[in-house]
Amino acid sequence: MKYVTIIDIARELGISKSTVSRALAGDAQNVKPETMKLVCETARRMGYQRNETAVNLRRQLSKTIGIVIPEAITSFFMNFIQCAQRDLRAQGYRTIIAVSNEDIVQERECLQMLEQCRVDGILMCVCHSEANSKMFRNVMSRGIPIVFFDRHVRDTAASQVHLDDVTASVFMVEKLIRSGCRYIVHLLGPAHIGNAADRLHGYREVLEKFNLPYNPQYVVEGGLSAEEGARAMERFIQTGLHFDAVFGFTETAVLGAKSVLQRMHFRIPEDVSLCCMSGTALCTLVHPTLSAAHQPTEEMAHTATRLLLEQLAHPDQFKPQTVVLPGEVMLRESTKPLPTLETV
Amino acid sequence: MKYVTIIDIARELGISKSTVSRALAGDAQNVKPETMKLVCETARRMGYQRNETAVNLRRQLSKTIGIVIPEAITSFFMNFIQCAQRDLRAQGYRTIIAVSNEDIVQERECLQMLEQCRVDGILMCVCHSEANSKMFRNVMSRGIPIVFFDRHVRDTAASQVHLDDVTASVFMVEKLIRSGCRYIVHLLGPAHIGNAADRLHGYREVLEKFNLPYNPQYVVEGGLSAEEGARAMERFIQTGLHFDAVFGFTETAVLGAKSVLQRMHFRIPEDVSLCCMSGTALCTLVHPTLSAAHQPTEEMAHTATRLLLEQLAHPDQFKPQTVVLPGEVMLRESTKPLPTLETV
DNA sequence: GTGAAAGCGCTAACAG
DNA sequence: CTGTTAGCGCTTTCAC
Repeated sequence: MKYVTIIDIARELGISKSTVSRALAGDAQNVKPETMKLVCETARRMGYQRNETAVNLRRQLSKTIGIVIPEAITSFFMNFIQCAQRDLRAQGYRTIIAVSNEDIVQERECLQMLEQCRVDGILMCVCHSEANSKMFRNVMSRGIPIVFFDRHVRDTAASQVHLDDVTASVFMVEKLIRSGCRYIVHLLGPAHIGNAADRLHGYREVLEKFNLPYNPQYVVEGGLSAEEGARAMERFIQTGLHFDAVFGFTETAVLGAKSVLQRMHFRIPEDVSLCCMSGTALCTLVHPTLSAAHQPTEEMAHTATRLLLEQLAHPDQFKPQTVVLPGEVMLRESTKPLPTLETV
Repeated sequence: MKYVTIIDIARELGISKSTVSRALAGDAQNVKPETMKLVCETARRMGYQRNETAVNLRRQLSKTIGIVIPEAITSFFMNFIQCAQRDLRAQGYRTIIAVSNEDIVQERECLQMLEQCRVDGILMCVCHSEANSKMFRNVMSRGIPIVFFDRHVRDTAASQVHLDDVTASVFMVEKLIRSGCRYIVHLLGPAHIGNAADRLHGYREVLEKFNLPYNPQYVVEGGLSAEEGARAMERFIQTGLHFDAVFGFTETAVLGAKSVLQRMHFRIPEDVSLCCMSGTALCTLVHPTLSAAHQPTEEMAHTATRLLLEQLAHPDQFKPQTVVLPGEVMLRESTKPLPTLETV
């Protein structure tokens, strides 16, 4: 229950705790090499473990970064966190993760919790493009930098990094068409998430390119959860319209749709291709002829942490920056070339 | 940059910081109701946010629980963390997540980091059943309780909670057989993870039950990563033996195997069923006729946190406990009944 | 009921 | 090079 402190070490060696502190900090300028060595050895021998809490209190910072994500089901955020953690730890930062569950109230609670832990900065994927923007501003005005990633945030002075959703969406839908699909249902994301509009935009763009008719009935509100996705799928099926593919905004929603199709005895994947984008990942949930998911998630994580660390290092000369990762990054890893198909 | 402190509030109101502290703590015994109200209102007005760091230093505890997981790709651990976080937050605990990346050295670093953050307790899924057991003992001797989950730990005085791996494995393999598979490759988990042996055991048990021959050539070391899984698959394919299903120890390894099969133009899923267990989840990665994954992960998370919280509350009367969640929990959610099949 | 004072473990400014 | 001192923000005796 009892930890060894620098005072214990000082007493043991008959020197002052300042010297111990300096030695342990590796301050070669101000500590005789032999003292240094002696202190470090004694510390090890006695099993000393620095009390981060005390250091943080004294230093008035926490060397901790908060990461807020909207859900923890999809592997995208997990990957993101892992990459970000690696980058941050390399700079001596710890991380604390908070999940908002796609709920703006919980999102506020997350932020408050992080402030109470006195995090030095925040990486955040919002669950609403504007709902909490006032609170974001408050947090930032207190000197805590925020970098938003993946989902767009309207009207903010913070840095952001997200994907070129239009291009990515174009790529995915084109892939469906080239593999023979013609009647593609789009499970539209909620309007309060900016990316949804862009992905719909990409969807329409491709239809146009291939001279396929755009029928609004094929675009249904798919929500964010598996339940909403399932309901959306059921709603669409009731229209009786023919379809051979589903392109969803969220992986979770598409998973919901999938369960409905299975329950209704659609012979997936022979009949229906299911795919979606999840963060920077293109997910083909079922159809085997579509190549596997591409995840340049690292790029997003690196960029986001870099922006945050830069801001942390030079808070004075900060200028908000919006980095749009090219949608083509996804193409880069595509193993098989797209089958040629005449643009009708 | 500047946070409001209790001293600021005290000054504002012309009272002592002790009273402010008591009022904010809701100590109705020692604070006049009106003072109480006044303080709380002023605090809110001034935007006061309690400095957790200071509280923790003073209280000599952190109200923080560390969670150590071996990887962050699979959704199992994400789900686990989310459930655990919910339970812990309800008791006023924060969580800090550390990933060992299936590496015993990194695992030690994780533990050390958590100790330096003075976590009050640890939930842990080990990456080796015994390698770091000495360190575990050290941590525990310092008064930090550990509860191990999912993966077995040999020779420990800590509480554990894991699945009945034999039964779960039996269920999964039986499912494969009942859906027509006969030649099932088993991507065996590494020997240093106790669960691997149990799952192999289940595999063999089912073969016996259905009077299918057990051929050791169908059992290949599948490792833990996608890369290892891929190599294992390639190795097996080179034997030229016929197979129609793959049952893997880890989801990651099976994902690796899947990529190989796709590259080699196996027509998944028509030809080969792929499945695995991941934590408490049964995953059918491709084959649609097998019902979707069942995730009684919550049960494991609840149990683990309960054990930890109990130990935290009554450290004196602690007795190590091993909870084995029944493998049948997985059957519970199975939607379709298993097709009947004569035991040959 | 309230205030004054001590101190959690550590760092950093200032003397020597 | 080393020691002394003064806090970081908060809780918690102990007086009054």
